[in-house]
Amino acid sequence: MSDQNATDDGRPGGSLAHRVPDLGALELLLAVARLGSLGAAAREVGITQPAASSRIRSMERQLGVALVDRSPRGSRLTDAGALVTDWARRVVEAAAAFDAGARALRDRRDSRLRVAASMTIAEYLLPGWLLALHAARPDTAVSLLAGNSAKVAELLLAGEADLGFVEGLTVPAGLDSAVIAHDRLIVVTAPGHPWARRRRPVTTQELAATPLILRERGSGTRQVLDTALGGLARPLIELSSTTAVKASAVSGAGPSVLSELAVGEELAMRRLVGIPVEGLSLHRDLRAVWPTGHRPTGPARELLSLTRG
Amino acid sequence: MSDQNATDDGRPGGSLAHRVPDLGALELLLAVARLGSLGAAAREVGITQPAASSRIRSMERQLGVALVDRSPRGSRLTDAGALVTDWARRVVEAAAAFDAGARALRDRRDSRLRVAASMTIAEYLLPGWLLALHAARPDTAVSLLAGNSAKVAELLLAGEADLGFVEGLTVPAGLDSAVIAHDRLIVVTAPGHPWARRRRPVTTQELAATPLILRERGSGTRQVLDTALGGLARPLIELSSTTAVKASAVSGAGPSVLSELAVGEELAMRRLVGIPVEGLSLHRDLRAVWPTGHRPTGPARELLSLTRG
DNA sequence: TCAGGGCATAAGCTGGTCTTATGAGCGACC
DNA sequence: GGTCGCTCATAAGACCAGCTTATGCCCTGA
Repeated sequence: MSDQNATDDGRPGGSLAHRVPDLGALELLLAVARLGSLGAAAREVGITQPAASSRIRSMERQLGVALVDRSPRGSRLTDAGALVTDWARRVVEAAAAFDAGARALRDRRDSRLRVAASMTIAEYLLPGWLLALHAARPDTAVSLLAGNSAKVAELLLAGEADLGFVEGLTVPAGLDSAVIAHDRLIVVTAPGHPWARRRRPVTTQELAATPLILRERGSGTRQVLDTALGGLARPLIELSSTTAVKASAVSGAGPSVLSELAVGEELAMRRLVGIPVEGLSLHRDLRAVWPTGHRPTGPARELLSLTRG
Repeated sequence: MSDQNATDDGRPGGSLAHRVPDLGALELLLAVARLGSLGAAAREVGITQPAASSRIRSMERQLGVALVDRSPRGSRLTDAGALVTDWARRVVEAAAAFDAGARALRDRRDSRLRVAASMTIAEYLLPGWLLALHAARPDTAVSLLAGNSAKVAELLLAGEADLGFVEGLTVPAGLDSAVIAHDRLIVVTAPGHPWARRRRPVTTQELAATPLILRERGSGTRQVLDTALGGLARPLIELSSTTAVKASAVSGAGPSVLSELAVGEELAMRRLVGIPVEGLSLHRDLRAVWPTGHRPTGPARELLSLTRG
């Protein structure tokens, strides 16, 4: 049980969970950074001071880095501690988004705002919106149902959802809509791919002629791409989830075309590289939708206003 | 100990750590999603099948949502499970970045590549680069030292670092450099601010006339802004860390000007809104630097090539 | 019909994290 | 100068989550 298990996505052995402090410890660290005292941080997260002291200490031992300078009149972060705290904040924020999403997924019934959203939006945008809504109206219980555009329309028309979100080129019949954001499809490759190194943009013709890793025909993403290329997209592999497509692209199987929402993280981490394409606008609107005539009111209106730039 | 502690950044009470499964559970869920079987996932993360079964079950109980469909010939994610898994992936990725950073911070000496970086780069970009480097060259031990531009230059010239990264308008004397990326400063406000609602862009004059939440004079960010405005930036508050500035802006204290690197997450979560500004280019280069004449070789060259688009 | 892979359950162990109780350093204030 | 109030550290014991091993049932394919 040393580190004989290297996962196939290239991470080091020994499982992250054994090398990264747990969420409670990271939250405690953030509280210490903000409040300048172990005891005050302990009170905030609802534990005793000795527990906080011990937890911070074991986190320092685990990371092998001194994080806080203790003194009889308080504790301040070391330089390394400040850096670690910033990294920790990202983990905690991702966890908060997870929590907001999971909460909405759980509270299926009896919630004041029932949202139906397409997968891409539910995956990448909704948790953030829910966090913002929660910050503005802490007592609004939200429930979430995810599906494709047709399913969203069905739920709205059956009165089983109050507000919907869809991406795509058309608005389902019977629904009014408002554009809330724009999404762009991006051509991406692994950093090792020849396209990642060339200087001039790829041409539309080249893109149409190159086999690509794609979602299945009929998916929103594929639809936009096919339309933009004139139905010519040539699949290298067809996969049924955005995640699978990304994984395949990251592993270097070939170029892919994905929503900028989906690849933001990968681009930042340089697991994927965006390839400029000449003269091609792979653009789609993200829309909020509701039954014709029933303008959103109350919490639905609140959420809607949060989503508009 | 119910939920009488609402933290001042608006998160719900009861501590995330009690509502979000720990990293080990999330990793396990990702493995189940990828491998399609609890047993196989258990083997991958190095535990027994009953442990995996129990852990997934307790995660489902905790979240109140069924995540996997078990069958005598394997397990598949439910629809909700797929969504949860995608959210979980973000948490795990943030944790992986944390780990990569912490690792580099620990291995001060005896590492094959010693990197010195300015705070902004160390905070936002370096963990991703380190992950990419680790994927490409798993056995390269990297150490990290963070400081301002002068400190980076000093470390490089003293031979205590092999490669540096700085942001700012000038390159320290004695160093060669290559531009690896561009950073833009963005004017941001909380979503409730009047600027977030207006249609026409803010003018340079308006910006110069408005008190802003800013880093202290002398910081890289402030330097670029002052230069762009002609030394006119008017501070509403001056704070000494990017984090503090962000927190203040999010809480609605006023408009701020921050690196797009720093506010990416906040923009996505809609805790902040980007405000277009007319006729102002708040642009700065991010550079890799090394002692004049000593072109990076070996691991340093490898890392450098990963950072260039 | 039997082997094998899948999952679930039960019993027992271990380790990490909490608590309470206490001590010790430093500063402010009467 | 004592005393209060804040800080953090240490020690001893309770508790619980998660692990392991052992076992059984279900389904499929040879």
